[in-house]
Amino acid sequence: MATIHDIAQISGYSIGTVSRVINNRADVSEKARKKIEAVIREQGFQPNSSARTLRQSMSSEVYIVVRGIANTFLQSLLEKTQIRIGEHGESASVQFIKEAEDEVAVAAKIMQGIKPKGLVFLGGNTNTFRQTFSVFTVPSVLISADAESLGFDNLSSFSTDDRDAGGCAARALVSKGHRRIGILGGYPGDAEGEQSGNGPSLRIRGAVEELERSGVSFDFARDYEPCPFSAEAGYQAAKRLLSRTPDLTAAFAISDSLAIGAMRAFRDMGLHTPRDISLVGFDGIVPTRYTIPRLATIEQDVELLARRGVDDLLMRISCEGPAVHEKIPYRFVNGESIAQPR
Amino acid sequence: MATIHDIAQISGYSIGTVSRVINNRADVSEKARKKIEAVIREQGFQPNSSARTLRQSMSSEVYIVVRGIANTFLQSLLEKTQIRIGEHGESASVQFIKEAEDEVAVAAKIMQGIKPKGLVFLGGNTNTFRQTFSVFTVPSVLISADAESLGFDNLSSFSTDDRDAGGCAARALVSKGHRRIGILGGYPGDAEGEQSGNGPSLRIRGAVEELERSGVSFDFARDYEPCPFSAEAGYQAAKRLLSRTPDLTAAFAISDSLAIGAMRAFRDMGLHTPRDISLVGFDGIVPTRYTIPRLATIEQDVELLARRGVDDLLMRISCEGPAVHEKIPYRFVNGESIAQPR
DNA sequence: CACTTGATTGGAAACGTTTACGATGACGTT
DNA sequence: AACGTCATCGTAAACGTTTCCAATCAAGTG
Repeated sequence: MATIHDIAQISGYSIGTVSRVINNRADVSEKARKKIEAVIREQGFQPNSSARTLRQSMSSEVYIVVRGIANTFLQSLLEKTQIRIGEHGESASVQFIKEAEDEVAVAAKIMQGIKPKGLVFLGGNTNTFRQTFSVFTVPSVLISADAESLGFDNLSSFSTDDRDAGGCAARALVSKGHRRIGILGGYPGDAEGEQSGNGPSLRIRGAVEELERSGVSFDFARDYEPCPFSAEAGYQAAKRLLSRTPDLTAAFAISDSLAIGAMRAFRDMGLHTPRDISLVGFDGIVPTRYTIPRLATIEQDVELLARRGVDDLLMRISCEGPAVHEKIPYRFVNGESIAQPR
Repeated sequence: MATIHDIAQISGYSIGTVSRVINNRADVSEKARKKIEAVIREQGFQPNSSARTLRQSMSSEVYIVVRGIANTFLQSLLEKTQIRIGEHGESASVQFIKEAEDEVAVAAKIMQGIKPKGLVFLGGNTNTFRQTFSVFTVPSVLISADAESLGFDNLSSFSTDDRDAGGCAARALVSKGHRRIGILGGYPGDAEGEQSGNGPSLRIRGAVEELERSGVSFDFARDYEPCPFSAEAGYQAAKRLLSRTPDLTAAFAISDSLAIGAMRAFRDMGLHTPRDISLVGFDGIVPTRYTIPRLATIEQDVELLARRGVDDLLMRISCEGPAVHEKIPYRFVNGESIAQPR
């Protein structure tokens, strides 16, 4: 593997000049640039990123931290994020971390050692995030959760207006005439109305508020079933919910994965969607468009979330601007999973 | 951020000794170790990974290269791979790359700069892989494709016996009495019987061979529709296939994503699965367990693939053993998507 | 012509580690 | 008492860059 030293020797210039060519600075003669570039190409020279990072005490890479590796929505968000970073001509490495709190601390440690030039966080629980984020000093962005209340001035955030969107989901069911509506998913604390900025919690809050506005009664103890974010969890939770409260005519699953599991659970209990029970999901993940029946859902604009997030981050890396917090529009996508109650 | 220098100063030992403690070598007194470890904890010292990598001209990390970011099966494989690496107490970074050939070359460049201590490749087309892999010198493993024919002695591989499994899928349909069977997915070259070690291609070959053995006629021009690996592609391909060859009574989709798209396409054409057309998928991804009807599929043992792959890699990193090539068992999982032809 | 200016370049220090090597002292052996 | 062995530790070089500073030279200016 050729080093900058070899390139200097072969081209007849000093390593300083070669370095200037690599980082294409202005103070290099056209002649030297041409010559050195030729040698670099010919030798297949690739600057050693560790030496660079060490010297500048800052990596030239952005790191993406994904909290919840098996989450389909985050996977899709990650895809778009990677693509957008690529469009800027940058590259990014990815670190997946589990939901557990200590995992977050571990990731924080790693990041301190790596010294990325910027950080993208995808997903995660706002509460635990608050405590661990403080160790970071590089420009960062949190996508798909609102970080405004956290008050870090190097952390932007871009998210769907979950509260509003939760209301929209509820409205989709209420407007069809449903008065007995269940809610599936979320953290255990959500039933107690714990103050948290988490997207999922806000979805629930928004939905419940909409139900109240519409005069539909909702009782957490009876009509609500919290569970983690997976199809299997949705399956189990739906069974629990419906055996406890069999008179429900509709349900709002706060993520599509849950909805997919729930729909299957309904069927296994002999209920057909939407004939016997209506269902609306949240996220707009791809599989949603191919379920039978097609799932109605709140579609987050994953592409725009990723684009705004990445653009903001890279801008702040180069220009030192202030952090911003922005809501990205969502869209209700009707499917075949909502009908009038029988 | 404290450096090894600071730790040395504070603890009253030299940086050499501190370094020895960090890398827990034997030639350090118990007293020194205790003292230095205390200071490290107290200062929250985190060794600079770039300096380490630079000095040892080798990163302490394993890199995972995933070829095809939106592929659900690979996402699941990635999840298990990450988990297994974590179980070994190691950590890994992930690089996603697009399918295009030049992307692979780009990734190769990056990896040369980063100097990982090991490389895990997930997915990818064996043919283009052959040409770009040669630049790598570190121990590597290819999971979910067979690299035996490539003949690199630093590259192990662990994969499902796709040819056998393809036969199994075909048998599941034939044994129910189907004689008009279509195949969905794969690379355009597959119809010409191009010699390639790709898993998907082998699945098709195995299925066709099984059909021939059973005396079922199969004509690539009529009964086969290649397409990329996504639900949308499966949806489109299924429509093309069935409008061209409406007398099919069953189909084998060489990945579950394709099958999910295909099932929806059938429905949109007025066909019910399995009443009007049977379907079998491949991979055993999670959503498959929640479709309505539940999809019959060939389930790859993702967990074992990941485990064997990671274990082999880490073993070879520390012990310098020979590369191995191993087939991991698969399992036919029956669902509700196969019935007798009408 | 002496001097300033600007463009271009080379030299060397620095980034934070690891590690080969040598030094020190304690201890046992002859 | 002289010596060898062993455990422990400090010193300094090295890894491959970037960047500050100084040096050189050409060209313009008074």
